[in-house]
Amino acid sequence: MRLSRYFLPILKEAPSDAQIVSHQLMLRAGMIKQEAAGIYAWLPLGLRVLRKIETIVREEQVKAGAVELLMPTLQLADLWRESGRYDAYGPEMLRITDRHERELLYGPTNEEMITDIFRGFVKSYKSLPLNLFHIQWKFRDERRPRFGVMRGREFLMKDAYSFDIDEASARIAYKRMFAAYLNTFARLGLKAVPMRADTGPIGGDLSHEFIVLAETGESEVFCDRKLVEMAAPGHNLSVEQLEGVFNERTALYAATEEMHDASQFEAQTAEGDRLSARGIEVGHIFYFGTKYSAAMKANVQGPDGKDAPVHMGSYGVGVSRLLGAIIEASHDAGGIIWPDAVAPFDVVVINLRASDEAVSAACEEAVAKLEAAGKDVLYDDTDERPGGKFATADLIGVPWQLTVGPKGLADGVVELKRRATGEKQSLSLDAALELLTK
RNA sequence: CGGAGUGUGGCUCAGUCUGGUAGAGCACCGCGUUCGGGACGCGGGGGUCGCAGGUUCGAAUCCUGCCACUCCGACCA
Repeated sequence: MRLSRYFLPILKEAPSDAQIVSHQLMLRAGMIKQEAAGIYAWLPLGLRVLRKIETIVREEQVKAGAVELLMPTLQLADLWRESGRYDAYGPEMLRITDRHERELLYGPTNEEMITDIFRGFVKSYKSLPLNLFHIQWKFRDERRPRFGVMRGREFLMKDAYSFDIDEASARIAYKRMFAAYLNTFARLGLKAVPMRADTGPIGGDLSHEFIVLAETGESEVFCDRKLVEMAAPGHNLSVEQLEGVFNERTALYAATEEMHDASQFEAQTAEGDRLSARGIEVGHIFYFGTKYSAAMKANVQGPDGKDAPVHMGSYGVGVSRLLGAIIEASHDAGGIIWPDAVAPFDVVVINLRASDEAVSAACEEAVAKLEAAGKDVLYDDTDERPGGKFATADLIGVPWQLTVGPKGLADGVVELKRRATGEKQSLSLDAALELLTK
Protein backbone atom coordinates (compact mmCIF):
# COMPACT_ATOMS: atom_id res chain seq x y z
CA MET A 1 0.00 0.00 0.00
CA ARG A 2 1.42 3.32 -1.07
CA LEU A 3 1.05 5.92 1.63
CA SER A 4 0.48 8.59 -1.03
CA ARG A 5 -2.71 6.77 -2.03
CA TYR A 6 -3.76 5.63 1.39
CA PHE A 7 -6.04 7.40 3.86
CA LEU A 8 -4.01 7.97 6.99
CA PRO A 9 -5.00 11.22 8.69
CA ILE A 10 -2.22 11.65 11.26
CA LEU A 11 -2.59 14.31 13.94
CA LYS A 12 0.35 16.00 15.59
CA GLU A 13 -1.67 16.97 18.60
CA ALA A 14 -4.23 14.82 20.34
CA PRO A 15 -7.76 16.22 20.41
CA SER A 16 -8.45 17.52 23.90
CA ASP A 17 -11.38 15.13 24.35
CA ALA A 18 -9.04 12.18 24.60
CA GLN A 19 -7.90 11.54 28.14
CA ILE A 20 -6.09 8.24 28.11
CA VAL A 21 -3.12 7.24 26.03
CA SER A 22 -4.79 4.57 23.90
CA HIS A 23 -7.56 6.95 22.90
CA GLN A 24 -5.09 9.72 22.11
CA LEU A 25 -2.87 7.43 20.08
CA MET A 26 -5.76 5.92 18.13
CA LEU A 27 -6.92 9.41 17.18
CA ARG A 28 -3.42 10.64 16.39
CA ALA A 29 -2.61 7.57 14.31
CA GLY A 30 -5.73 8.11 12.22
CA MET A 31 -7.38 4.86 13.30
CA ILE A 32 -10.75 6.16 14.46
CA LYS A 33 -12.91 9.25 14.34
CA GLN A 34 -15.50 9.96 16.95
CA GLU A 35 -19.01 10.53 15.56
CA ALA A 36 -20.90 10.77 18.85
CA ALA A 37 -20.28 9.94 22.49
CA GLY A 38 -19.03 6.35 22.50
CA ILE A 39 -19.58 5.90 18.76
CA TYR A 40 -16.66 5.77 16.36
CA ALA A 41 -15.96 5.49 12.68
CA TRP A 42 -13.16 3.05 11.97
CA LEU A 43 -10.65 4.55 9.58
CA PRO A 44 -8.54 2.29 7.35
CA LEU A 45 -5.64 1.79 9.75
CA GLY A 46 -7.94 1.08 12.69
CA LEU A 47 -10.06 -1.26 10.62
CA ARG A 48 -6.98 -3.26 9.66
CA VAL A 49 -6.12 -3.88 13.31
CA LEU A 50 -9.74 -4.57 14.21
CA ARG A 51 -9.93 -7.20 11.46
CA LYS A 52 -6.68 -8.84 12.56
CA ILE A 53 -7.87 -9.12 16.13
CA GLU A 54 -11.24 -10.38 14.96
CA THR A 55 -9.54 -13.04 12.85
CA ILE A 56 -7.44 -14.31 15.73
CA VAL A 57 -10.44 -14.42 18.04
CA ARG A 58 -12.42 -16.30 15.37
CA GLU A 59 -9.66 -18.81 14.65
CA GLU A 60 -9.28 -19.68 18.31
CA GLN A 61 -13.02 -20.15 18.70
CA VAL A 62 -13.11 -22.47 15.73
CA LYS A 63 -10.13 -24.42 17.05
CA ALA A 64 -12.04 -24.86 20.29
CA GLY A 65 -14.96 -26.36 18.40
CA ALA A 66 -17.30 -23.37 18.22
CA VAL A 67 -19.29 -22.78 15.03
CA GLU A 68 -19.73 -19.31 13.60
CA LEU A 69 -23.01 -17.77 12.57
CA LEU A 70 -24.20 -14.16 12.39
CA MET A 71 -27.21 -12.77 14.17
CA PRO A 72 -28.73 -9.36 13.39
CA THR A 73 -28.09 -6.24 15.42
CA LEU A 74 -31.83 -5.56 15.78
CA GLN A 75 -34.01 -7.87 17.82
CA LEU A 76 -37.71 -8.06 18.61
CA ALA A 77 -38.74 -6.88 22.05
CA ASP A 78 -41.07 -9.85 22.43
CA LEU A 79 -38.11 -12.23 22.51
CA TRP A 80 -36.70 -10.36 25.47
CA ARG A 81 -40.08 -10.38 27.18
CA GLU A 82 -39.89 -14.17 27.22
CA SER A 83 -36.78 -14.10 29.38
CA GLY A 84 -38.04 -11.18 31.42
CA ARG A 85 -35.06 -9.05 30.47
CA TYR A 86 -36.94 -6.50 28.35
CA ASP A 87 -38.01 -4.74 31.51
CA ALA A 88 -35.04 -5.80 33.63
CA TYR A 89 -32.36 -4.40 31.32
CA GLY A 90 -33.19 -0.75 31.86
CA PRO A 91 -32.12 2.36 29.97
CA GLU A 92 -28.86 0.80 28.79
CA MET A 93 -30.88 -0.93 26.12
CA LEU A 94 -31.50 1.13 23.02
CA ARG A 95 -35.15 0.67 22.11
CA ILE A 96 -36.43 1.40 18.64
CA THR A 97 -39.89 1.47 17.10
CA ASP A 98 -40.37 0.72 13.43
CA ARG A 99 -43.01 2.15 11.05
CA HIS A 100 -45.51 -0.47 12.13
CA GLU A 101 -45.05 0.50 15.77
CA ARG A 102 -43.28 -2.79 16.44
CA GLU A 103 -40.89 -2.63 19.33
CA LEU A 104 -37.32 -3.49 18.50
CA LEU A 105 -34.03 -3.13 20.31
CA TYR A 106 -30.40 -2.85 19.26
CA GLY A 107 -28.90 -5.96 20.79
CA PRO A 108 -26.67 -5.47 23.83
CA THR A 109 -26.10 -9.26 23.89
CA ASN A 110 -27.70 -12.30 22.30
CA GLU A 111 -28.71 -14.94 24.84
CA GLU A 112 -32.38 -14.69 23.91
CA MET A 113 -31.86 -14.81 20.19
CA ILE A 114 -29.41 -17.70 20.25
CA THR A 115 -31.78 -19.61 22.52
CA ASP A 116 -34.58 -18.94 20.05
CA ILE A 117 -32.45 -20.24 17.18
CA PHE A 118 -31.44 -23.27 19.19
CA ARG A 119 -34.95 -24.23 20.25
CA GLY A 120 -36.17 -23.87 16.69
CA PHE A 121 -33.89 -26.59 15.39
CA VAL A 122 -32.33 -28.71 18.11
CA LYS A 123 -34.51 -31.35 19.76
CA SER A 124 -32.17 -34.18 20.72
CA TYR A 125 -29.27 -34.70 23.09
CA LYS A 126 -27.55 -36.34 20.11
CA SER A 127 -26.95 -32.86 18.64
CA LEU A 128 -25.02 -31.84 21.74
CA PRO A 129 -22.64 -30.50 22.77
CA LEU A 130 -22.97 -27.42 20.59
CA ASN A 131 -21.22 -24.07 20.73
CA LEU A 132 -22.36 -21.26 18.44
CA PHE A 133 -20.71 -17.87 18.20
CA HIS A 134 -20.82 -14.69 16.23
CA ILE A 135 -18.82 -11.48 16.03
CA GLN A 136 -21.28 -8.62 15.78
CA TRP A 137 -21.76 -5.00 16.78
CA LYS A 138 -23.52 -4.42 20.06
CA PHE A 139 -25.02 -1.31 21.56
CA ARG A 140 -25.23 -0.50 25.24
CA ASP A 141 -26.35 3.00 26.08
CA GLU A 142 -23.77 3.54 28.80
CA ARG A 143 -24.41 6.26 31.31
CA ARG A 144 -20.96 7.58 30.65
CA PRO A 145 -19.02 6.39 27.64
CA ARG A 146 -15.32 7.19 27.90
CA PHE A 147 -11.79 6.11 27.11
CA GLY A 148 -12.35 5.86 23.36
CA VAL A 149 -13.09 2.35 22.17
CA MET A 150 -12.49 0.94 25.65
CA ARG A 151 -15.93 1.98 26.78
CA GLY A 152 -17.87 2.82 23.68
CA ARG A 153 -21.61 2.53 23.40
CA GLU A 154 -21.34 0.75 20.08
CA PHE A 155 -18.73 -1.98 20.21
CA LEU A 156 -17.73 -5.17 18.42
CA MET A 157 -18.07 -8.29 20.53
CA LYS A 158 -17.45 -11.94 19.99
CA ASP A 159 -20.11 -13.83 21.87
CA ALA A 160 -20.29 -17.61 22.02
CA TYR A 161 -23.04 -19.73 23.54
CA SER A 162 -22.66 -23.33 24.62
CA PHE A 163 -25.43 -25.92 24.83
CA ASP A 164 -25.10 -29.15 26.80
CA ILE A 165 -27.35 -31.90 28.05
CA ASP A 166 -26.38 -31.53 31.70
CA GLU A 167 -24.31 -29.50 34.09
CA ALA A 168 -21.31 -31.82 34.04
CA SER A 169 -20.86 -31.52 30.29
CA ALA A 170 -21.66 -27.80 30.39
CA ARG A 171 -18.79 -27.32 32.82
CA ILE A 172 -16.48 -29.03 30.35
CA ALA A 173 -17.69 -26.65 27.65
CA TYR A 174 -16.93 -23.79 30.02
CA LYS A 175 -13.40 -25.02 30.60
CA ARG A 176 -12.88 -25.44 26.88
CA MET A 177 -13.67 -21.77 26.40
CA PHE A 178 -11.52 -20.91 29.41
CA ALA A 179 -8.55 -22.53 27.66
CA ALA A 180 -9.50 -21.01 24.30
CA TYR A 181 -9.41 -17.54 25.86
CA LEU A 182 -5.95 -18.15 27.29
CA ASN A 183 -4.78 -19.12 23.80
CA THR A 184 -6.53 -16.14 22.21
CA PHE A 185 -5.05 -13.49 24.46
CA ALA A 186 -1.58 -15.04 24.24
CA ARG A 187 -1.75 -14.84 20.43
CA LEU A 188 -2.75 -11.20 20.71
CA GLY A 189 0.46 -10.53 22.63
CA LEU A 190 -1.38 -9.92 25.90
CA LYS A 191 -0.92 -11.22 29.38
CA ALA A 192 -4.50 -11.79 30.44
CA VAL A 193 -5.30 -13.29 33.81
CA PRO A 194 -8.54 -15.16 34.53
CA MET A 195 -10.20 -13.94 37.70
CA ARG A 196 -13.24 -15.12 39.56
CA ALA A 197 -16.10 -12.80 38.76
CA ASP A 198 -19.49 -11.83 39.90
CA THR A 199 -22.10 -13.30 37.59
CA GLY A 200 -24.00 -10.01 37.45
CA PRO A 201 -27.36 -9.67 35.72
CA ILE A 202 -26.77 -12.71 33.52
CA GLY A 203 -26.91 -14.98 36.56
CA GLY A 204 -25.38 -18.39 37.25
CA ASP A 205 -22.70 -19.64 39.59
CA LEU A 206 -19.53 -20.00 37.50
CA SER A 207 -17.91 -16.99 35.91
CA HIS A 208 -14.45 -15.62 35.12
CA GLU A 209 -13.25 -12.32 33.81
CA PHE A 210 -10.08 -12.14 31.75
CA ILE A 211 -8.10 -9.10 32.79
CA VAL A 212 -5.22 -7.44 30.97
CA LEU A 213 -2.88 -5.77 33.41
CA ALA A 214 -2.33 -2.10 32.54
CA GLU A 215 -1.72 0.96 34.66
CA THR A 216 -4.77 2.70 33.28
CA GLY A 217 -7.12 -0.21 33.90
CA GLU A 218 -10.58 0.62 35.13
CA SER A 219 -10.56 -1.71 38.10
CA GLU A 220 -8.11 -2.74 40.76
CA VAL A 221 -7.14 -6.40 40.69
CA PHE A 222 -5.26 -8.76 42.99
CA CYS A 223 -3.59 -11.96 41.92
CA ASP A 224 -0.74 -14.40 42.28
CA ARG A 225 2.19 -13.22 40.21
CA LYS A 226 2.69 -16.74 38.84
CA LEU A 227 -0.57 -16.46 36.89
CA VAL A 228 0.79 -13.65 34.77
CA GLU A 229 3.65 -15.70 33.39
CA MET A 230 1.85 -18.97 32.71
CA ALA A 231 2.15 -20.20 29.11
CA ALA A 232 -0.90 -20.65 26.89
CA PRO A 233 -2.31 -24.19 27.14
CA GLY A 234 -2.45 -24.98 23.41
CA HIS A 235 -5.05 -26.84 21.39
CA ASN A 236 -6.81 -30.20 21.14
CA LEU A 237 -6.79 -30.78 24.86
CA SER A 238 -8.43 -33.83 26.37
CA VAL A 239 -10.99 -33.38 29.12
CA GLU A 240 -8.33 -34.33 31.65
CA GLN A 241 -5.97 -31.72 30.24
CA LEU A 242 -8.73 -29.09 30.29
CA GLU A 243 -9.39 -29.85 33.94
CA GLY A 244 -5.66 -29.53 34.58
CA VAL A 245 -5.41 -26.15 32.86
CA PHE A 246 -8.45 -24.88 34.72
CA ASN A 247 -7.47 -26.22 38.13
CA GLU A 248 -3.88 -25.08 37.86
CA ARG A 249 -5.00 -21.50 37.37
CA THR A 250 -8.02 -21.35 39.60
CA ALA A 251 -5.97 -22.79 42.46
CA LEU A 252 -4.08 -19.50 42.52
CA TYR A 253 -5.65 -16.39 43.96
CA ALA A 254 -7.00 -13.87 41.45
CA ALA A 255 -9.84 -11.45 42.01
CA THR A 256 -11.14 -8.10 40.96
CA GLU A 257 -11.98 -5.43 43.50
CA GLU A 258 -15.56 -6.50 44.02
CA MET A 259 -14.60 -10.14 44.65
CA HIS A 260 -11.43 -9.39 46.60
CA ASP A 261 -10.90 -10.85 50.06
CA ALA A 262 -7.67 -9.50 51.54
CA SER A 263 -7.30 -12.13 54.24
CA GLN A 264 -7.79 -14.97 51.79
CA PHE A 265 -5.30 -13.35 49.40
CA GLU A 266 -2.68 -13.30 52.14
CA ALA A 267 -3.42 -16.83 53.28
CA GLN A 268 -3.30 -18.25 49.78
CA THR A 269 -0.40 -16.33 48.27
CA ALA A 270 3.21 -16.02 49.38
CA GLU A 271 4.15 -12.43 50.05
CA GLY A 272 6.55 -12.19 47.12
CA ASP A 273 3.88 -13.49 44.74
CA ARG A 274 1.18 -11.03 45.73
CA LEU A 275 0.46 -8.69 42.86
CA SER A 276 -1.95 -5.82 43.09
CA ALA A 277 -2.42 -3.89 39.89
CA ARG A 278 -4.98 -2.31 37.65
CA GLY A 279 -6.66 -4.19 34.88
CA ILE A 280 -8.84 -3.98 31.80
CA GLU A 281 -11.54 -6.58 31.32
CA VAL A 282 -11.26 -8.04 27.83
CA GLY A 283 -13.27 -11.22 28.22
CA HIS A 284 -15.98 -12.61 30.43
CA ILE A 285 -17.33 -16.15 30.55
CA PHE A 286 -20.40 -17.50 32.33
CA TYR A 287 -22.10 -20.78 33.01
CA PHE A 288 -25.73 -20.02 33.79
CA GLY A 289 -27.42 -23.39 33.55
CA THR A 290 -31.03 -23.32 32.45
CA LYS A 291 -31.80 -19.66 33.16
CA TYR A 292 -32.79 -18.89 29.58
CA SER A 293 -33.62 -22.34 28.32
CA ALA A 294 -36.17 -22.87 31.07
CA ALA A 295 -37.78 -19.47 30.58
CA MET A 296 -37.83 -19.85 26.82
CA LYS A 297 -38.62 -23.57 26.69
CA ALA A 298 -35.44 -24.60 24.91
CA ASN A 299 -35.73 -28.28 25.73
CA VAL A 300 -33.91 -31.28 24.36
CA GLN A 301 -34.88 -34.89 24.62
CA GLY A 302 -32.42 -37.02 26.57
CA PRO A 303 -31.58 -40.71 26.16
CA ASP A 304 -34.41 -41.46 28.56
CA GLY A 305 -36.89 -39.90 26.16
CA LYS A 306 -37.73 -37.03 28.49
CA ASP A 307 -37.54 -33.33 27.65
CA ALA A 308 -35.30 -31.14 29.77
CA PRO A 309 -34.05 -27.57 29.41
CA VAL A 310 -30.59 -27.36 27.87
CA HIS A 311 -27.64 -26.15 29.96
CA MET A 312 -26.02 -23.03 28.64
CA GLY A 313 -23.01 -20.81 29.01
CA SER A 314 -22.00 -17.58 27.31
CA TYR A 315 -18.54 -16.33 26.47
CA GLY A 316 -17.75 -12.76 25.47
CA VAL A 317 -14.66 -11.03 24.12
CA GLY A 318 -14.64 -7.28 23.61
CA VAL A 319 -13.03 -7.21 20.18
CA SER A 320 -13.04 -3.44 19.66
CA ARG A 321 -12.04 -2.85 23.27
CA LEU A 322 -9.00 -5.04 22.69
CA LEU A 323 -7.41 -2.36 20.50
CA GLY A 324 -7.42 0.03 23.42
CA ALA A 325 -6.27 -2.64 25.84
CA ILE A 326 -3.36 -3.65 23.61
CA ILE A 327 -2.25 -0.04 23.18
CA GLU A 328 -2.50 0.60 26.91
CA ALA A 329 -0.25 -2.41 27.45
CA SER A 330 2.11 -1.65 24.56
CA HIS A 331 3.20 1.88 23.70
CA ASP A 332 5.99 4.37 24.34
CA ALA A 333 6.59 8.10 23.98
CA GLY A 334 6.76 7.74 20.20
CA GLY A 335 3.43 6.01 19.80
CA ILE A 336 1.90 2.58 19.49
CA ILE A 337 3.94 -0.64 19.52
CA TRP A 338 1.75 -3.28 17.91
CA PRO A 339 2.43 -6.91 18.70
CA ASP A 340 3.39 -8.58 15.40
CA ALA A 341 0.18 -10.63 15.25
CA VAL A 342 -2.18 -7.64 15.18
CA ALA A 343 -0.08 -4.93 13.50
CA PRO A 344 -1.89 -3.15 10.67
CA PHE A 345 1.17 -3.71 8.47
CA ASP A 346 4.13 -6.03 8.95
CA VAL A 347 6.67 -3.54 7.70
CA VAL A 348 6.82 0.07 6.57
CA VAL A 349 9.27 0.84 3.77
CA ILE A 350 10.47 4.42 4.14
CA ASN A 351 11.68 6.17 1.00
CA LEU A 352 13.86 9.06 2.14
CA ARG A 353 14.10 10.65 -1.31
CA ALA A 354 11.08 9.88 -3.43
CA SER A 355 12.46 12.11 -6.19
CA ASP A 356 15.56 9.94 -6.54
CA GLU A 357 15.01 7.23 -9.13
CA ALA A 358 17.57 4.84 -7.71
CA VAL A 359 16.11 5.12 -4.21
CA SER A 360 12.57 4.67 -5.48
CA ALA A 361 13.59 1.70 -7.58
CA ALA A 362 15.20 0.06 -4.56
CA CYS A 363 12.11 0.72 -2.46
CA GLU A 364 9.77 -0.67 -5.07
CA GLU A 365 11.89 -3.77 -5.38
CA ALA A 366 11.78 -4.21 -1.62
CA VAL A 367 8.01 -3.72 -1.52
CA ALA A 368 7.45 -6.20 -4.35
CA LYS A 369 9.59 -8.85 -2.71
CA LEU A 370 8.02 -8.40 0.69
CA GLU A 371 4.52 -8.55 -0.75
CA ALA A 372 5.45 -11.64 -2.76
CA ALA A 373 6.46 -13.21 0.55
CA GLY A 374 2.99 -12.46 1.90
CA LYS A 375 3.84 -9.42 3.98
CA ASP A 376 1.53 -6.47 4.47
CA VAL A 377 3.65 -3.51 3.46
CA LEU A 378 3.05 0.19 3.88
CA TYR A 379 5.27 2.04 1.41
CA ASP A 380 5.95 5.62 2.43
CA ASP A 381 6.55 7.13 -1.00
CA THR A 382 5.67 10.68 0.03
CA ASP A 383 7.77 13.83 -0.29
CA GLU A 384 7.26 14.64 3.35
CA ARG A 385 10.25 15.65 5.44
CA PRO A 386 12.27 12.57 6.44
CA GLY A 387 11.91 13.35 10.15
CA GLY A 388 8.16 13.33 9.81
CA LYS A 389 8.32 9.94 8.17
CA PHE A 390 10.10 8.42 11.13
CA ALA A 391 7.70 10.02 13.57
CA THR A 392 4.75 8.70 11.59
CA ALA A 393 6.19 5.20 11.41
CA ASP A 394 6.79 5.21 15.15
CA LEU A 395 3.33 6.57 15.87
CA ILE A 396 1.42 3.93 13.91
CA GLY A 397 3.53 1.24 15.52
CA VAL A 398 4.37 -1.03 12.57
CA PRO A 399 6.82 -3.68 13.88
CA TRP A 400 9.56 -3.14 11.30
CA GLN A 401 10.80 0.00 9.54
CA LEU A 402 12.93 -0.45 6.45
CA THR A 403 14.56 2.85 5.52
CA VAL A 404 16.09 3.43 2.10
CA GLY A 405 17.90 6.67 1.32
CA PRO A 406 20.47 7.99 -1.16
CA LYS A 407 23.41 8.02 1.25
CA GLY A 408 22.98 4.47 2.42
CA LEU A 409 22.24 3.24 -1.05
CA ALA A 410 25.54 4.67 -2.28
CA ASP A 411 27.22 2.41 0.27
CA GLY A 412 24.90 -0.48 -0.54
CA VAL A 413 23.09 -0.42 2.79
CA VAL A 414 19.61 0.22 4.15
CA GLU A 415 18.47 0.64 7.72
CA LEU A 416 16.21 -1.79 9.49
CA LYS A 417 14.59 -0.74 12.73
CA ARG A 418 12.61 -2.85 15.14
CA ARG A 419 9.84 -0.65 16.54
CA ALA A 420 9.51 -2.47 19.86
CA THR A 421 13.15 -2.14 20.88
CA GLY A 422 14.26 0.84 18.80
CA GLU A 423 17.18 -1.31 17.67
CA LYS A 424 18.59 -0.25 14.30
CA GLN A 425 20.92 -2.09 12.00
CA SER A 426 22.57 -1.19 8.70
CA LEU A 427 22.72 -4.00 6.21
CA SER A 428 22.33 -4.74 2.55
CA LEU A 429 18.84 -4.65 1.09
CA ASP A 430 19.01 -8.39 0.34
CA ALA A 431 20.02 -9.17 3.90
CA ALA A 432 17.21 -6.99 5.23
CA LEU A 433 14.64 -8.67 3.00
CA GLU A 434 15.87 -12.08 4.02
CA LEU A 435 15.55 -11.13 7.66
CA LEU A 436 12.03 -9.78 7.15
CA THR A 437 10.76 -12.76 5.18
CA LYS A 438 12.38 -15.61 7.07
C1' C B 1 -28.70 10.23 36.57
C1' G B 2 -26.15 13.83 40.43
C1' G B 3 -21.83 17.27 40.48
C1' A B 4 -18.17 20.19 37.49
C1' G B 5 -16.67 22.16 32.86
C1' U B 6 -16.07 23.17 27.54
C1' G B 7 -18.13 24.59 22.57
C1' U B 8 -14.11 30.22 18.03
C1' G B 9 -11.10 27.23 10.36
C1' G B 10 -9.12 19.96 10.09
C1' C B 11 -6.07 20.01 15.25
C1' U B 12 -4.24 22.92 19.68
C1' C B 13 -5.75 27.40 21.61
C1' A B 14 -6.03 33.23 22.35
C1' G B 15 -9.95 36.85 22.15
C1' U B 16 -15.42 36.81 26.25
C1' C B 17 -14.35 39.74 32.48
C1' U B 18 -14.61 45.58 30.25
C1' G B 19 -19.78 44.81 23.34
C1' G B 20 -16.95 48.38 18.28
C1' U B 21 -13.79 45.41 11.09
C1' A B 22 -12.62 37.30 13.78
C1' G B 23 -6.76 36.04 15.44
C1' A B 24 -2.06 32.77 16.28
C1' G B 25 0.61 28.06 15.83
C1' C B 26 0.18 23.44 13.39
C1' A B 27 -2.22 21.24 9.10
C1' C B 28 -3.75 22.44 3.80
C1' C B 29 -2.74 24.87 -1.54
C1' G B 30 1.15 27.52 -4.94
C1' C B 31 6.37 28.92 -5.97
C1' G B 32 11.34 28.51 -4.46
C1' U B 33 15.32 26.81 -1.33
C1' U B 34 16.05 22.28 1.15
C1' C B 35 16.38 16.93 2.23
C1' G B 36 19.42 10.69 6.89
C1' G B 37 15.28 11.51 12.76
C1' G B 38 8.48 16.30 13.15
C1' A B 39 13.02 22.29 7.70
C1' C B 40 12.87 27.53 5.89
C1' G B 41 11.20 31.91 2.90
C1' C B 42 7.35 34.32 0.13
C1' G B 43 2.31 34.09 -1.41
C1' G B 44 -2.68 31.89 -0.65
C1' G B 45 -7.46 29.29 0.63
C1' G B 46 -10.52 28.08 4.58
C1' G B 47 -14.59 30.36 10.21
C1' U B 48 -23.25 31.37 9.89
C1' C B 49 -17.58 32.11 16.76
C1' G B 50 -22.65 24.94 18.84
C1' C B 51 -28.13 26.33 17.79
C1' A B 52 -32.45 29.56 18.65
C1' G B 53 -34.46 33.76 20.74
C1' G B 54 -33.58 38.47 23.37
C1' U B 55 -31.00 43.28 24.93
C1' U B 56 -28.31 47.06 21.99
C1' C B 57 -26.96 51.91 17.00
C1' G B 58 -23.75 47.51 17.17
C1' A B 59 -23.03 40.74 20.14
C1' A B 60 -17.84 35.51 19.65
C1' U B 61 -18.38 38.86 24.03
C1' C B 62 -24.30 40.53 27.94
C1' C B 63 -29.33 37.73 29.09
C1' U B 64 -32.75 33.31 28.37
C1' G B 65 -33.63 28.55 26.45
C1' C B 66 -31.90 24.33 23.92
C1' C B 67 -28.12 20.97 21.88
C1' A B 68 -23.47 18.53 21.78
C1' C B 69 -19.06 16.97 23.98
C1' U B 70 -15.59 16.16 28.21
C1' C B 71 -14.30 15.22 33.37
C1' C B 72 -15.59 13.24 38.67
C1' G B 73 -19.17 9.70 41.02
C1' A B 74 -22.84 5.13 41.12
C1' C B 75 -23.27 0.47 36.60
C1' C B 76 -20.57 -2.56 32.50
C1' A B 77 -17.59 -6.72 26.74
